[in-house]
Amino acid sequence: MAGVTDETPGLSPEELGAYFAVMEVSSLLQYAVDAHLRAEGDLSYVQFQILARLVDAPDGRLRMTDLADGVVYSRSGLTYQAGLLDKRGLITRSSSPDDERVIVVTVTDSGRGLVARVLPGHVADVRRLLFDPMATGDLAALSEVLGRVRAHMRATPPRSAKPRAKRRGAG
Amino acid sequence: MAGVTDETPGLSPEELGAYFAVMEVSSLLQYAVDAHLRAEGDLSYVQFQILARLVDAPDGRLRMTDLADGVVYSRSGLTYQAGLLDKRGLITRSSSPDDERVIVVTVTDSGRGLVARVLPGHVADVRRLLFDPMATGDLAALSEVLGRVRAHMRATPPRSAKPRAKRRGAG
DNA sequence: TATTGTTATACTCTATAACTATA
DNA sequence: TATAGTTATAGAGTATAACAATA
Repeated sequence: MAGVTDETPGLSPEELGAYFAVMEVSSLLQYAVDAHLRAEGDLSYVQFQILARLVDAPDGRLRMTDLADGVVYSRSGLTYQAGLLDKRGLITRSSSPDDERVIVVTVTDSGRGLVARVLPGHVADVRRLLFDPMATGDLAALSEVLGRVRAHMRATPPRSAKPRAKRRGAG
Repeated sequence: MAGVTDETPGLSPEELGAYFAVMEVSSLLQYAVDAHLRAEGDLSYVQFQILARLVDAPDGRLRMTDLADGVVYSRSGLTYQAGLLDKRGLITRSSSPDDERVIVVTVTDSGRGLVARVLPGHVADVRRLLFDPMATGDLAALSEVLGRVRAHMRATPPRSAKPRAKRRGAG
C-alpha cells in the first residue's frame, strides 16, 4: 500500500507498518487461539469469551444485555450463542425476580469446568505467541500504548454505533 | 478472568491486561474499518485486503496462491472472493503462460480507482482510532514490540499450519 | 504424484425486523 | 413509550472434499 498514490494522505510508512502489525498480530493470535479452543473444548472464541466473562462475574451471573455489550454483537447473535451454550449445559438462563424482562445467565459447574480445562492451553498459546517473543519492557510499553488507545476508543463511539434500542440524544 | 482458578498458570495481571487490550483494540479497529469500507465501497475487509495487495504488487498482478497465503484463508475461500471481485470488474483472472495451472489475478483500473476512493477514509479511520490517541514515542514503541511479535509468529507456524494442499501424516 | 485452482455443499455466524412481555 | 429478549429469516462467509487440469 506504500505506493498506492502519490498523495496517499495521512499515514507515514511507520504508521502504516504499525497498523499492519496490529492487524496481523491480532489476526494470527485470534486464529491460533480460536483453533485451540475449538480443538480442546469445541468452543468458538466468542463462546469462550461469554463463558470467561461469566466465570469472572460475581456469582457467575450476568444479564444478557451485559454480555451483549461486552461482546459487541447484536442481541439476537447473543441469544443464538447462549442457546448453544445452554443446550450443552454450560450455562443456564432464568428471568430475574427484580425485573421480569431481564434474563440472568449463569455459568454451570460444567461450564466452569470447561473453562478451567481449556484455559491453561489458551493461556499457553497467548504466552507463546504474544509474550515469549517480547523483550524486557515490551509488556509495559504495549500496555501503556494500547491502554491509551483503548480508552480513547471506548470514549469514542465508532461513528454509527447502533445501540439498537438505545440512543436517544446524540444524532 | 483474573480469578478463574487459584492456580491459573502463566499470565500475570499485566499480561492478561495487555492481551485483552490487543484483542479489544484490534477488534474495534477492524469493526470500524470494515464498516467504513462497506459503506464507502461496498467492500468487506477481506476484499479490500486483496485489492490492496494487488495494487501494491508489481504490475498489479499476483497468483491466487500468493493471495491465499497472504490472506490466510482457504483456497476455495479466495476463489469465492475473487469471483465476487471479478464479477464487479475490479480484477481479472487469466492463466499464466509459464505454468498453465497458475491463475494470475490483476487489478483493473476500476479496482485501482475503488481502492483510491476508499483509501483516504480508511486511513482517516485508522488515524483517528489508532494514532490520534497516541503520545509521543508510542508509535515507535508499538512498532518495535509488535514487529518482534510478528516476526516470531511468522517464523513459528501456528500449529498444524495447513501445508497448503494436503496433509497426510498427522491425523 | 504433486500442485493449482474450481465447484458443490454444508454449516456457522451475524444482522435485521417483527414480535412478545414487562416497566 | 421504552426496554429486554426471542424468533424468523435471509445473507455472507468459510471450510471440506471431490474434481479437473497441468507439472
